[in-house]
Amino acid sequence: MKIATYNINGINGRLPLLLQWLKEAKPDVVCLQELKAPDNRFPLTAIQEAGYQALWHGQKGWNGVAILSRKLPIQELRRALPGDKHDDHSRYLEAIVGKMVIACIYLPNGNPYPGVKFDYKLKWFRRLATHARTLLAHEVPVMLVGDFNVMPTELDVYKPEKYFDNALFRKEVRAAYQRLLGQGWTDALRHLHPDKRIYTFWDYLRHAWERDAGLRLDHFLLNDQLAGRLQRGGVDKHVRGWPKASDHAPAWIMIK
DNA sequence: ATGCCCGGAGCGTCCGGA
Repeated sequence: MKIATYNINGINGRLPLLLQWLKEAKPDVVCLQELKAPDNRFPLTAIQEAGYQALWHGQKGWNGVAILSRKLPIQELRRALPGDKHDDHSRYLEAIVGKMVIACIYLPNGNPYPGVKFDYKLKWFRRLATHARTLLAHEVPVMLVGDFNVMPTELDVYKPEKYFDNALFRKEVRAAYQRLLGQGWTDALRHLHPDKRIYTFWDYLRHAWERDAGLRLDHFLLNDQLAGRLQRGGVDKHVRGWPKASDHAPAWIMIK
């Protein structure tokens, strides 16, 4: 089974490109982030015509997450991360897909550092860690998938020294990510490719794509039951080079 | 220190992104 994650950066502006990639990559399940569309502007008909069911949680203007599935039914578990009933950002969607629990995640960016946005990011991370623990306790196959807005190590940044005070790479954020892994999650792409430079994002600014000035921000965290079934994984890097591309590229893993 | 590029909202020019 092929599972992918893609920060689409505007699902309506990017719809032809998304459909092209779905046709080419044929993922069984897809987690999307940054729909940038309210619920009533989700392009369900086009997605269905491409052969997918969908569950989504949108928001006007920004954020928004979705889970697509070709064959396996999607059963919603929750559409908000517990722990702050005043948090109205659409950044979390959790569902049973087949026999797995999949959490689609769009973790806050947190820039600029320092500031209230950075504090919100750390708080969101703490809420995620608390909830992730309860997911592990269920002893079913679980994966946390999406745009974590964290480069976990220096290997995940084209030029680490430029990012030490950036909210994507601040030591507090990397520590939060490592603490999460320490609960018993496997970073699938890093596990498969321990020494490889893997990027999933190239900024629109300063010709980042042409310079290969990339960041690894999009991750698959697998519990032990799924880690043992991991076969392959990668990034559909060429999609970042398509006209009108998102600044992220799709990433994927294969589970047996 | 700033702009560099984008989508969205909505119609001039911000905001948010990373």
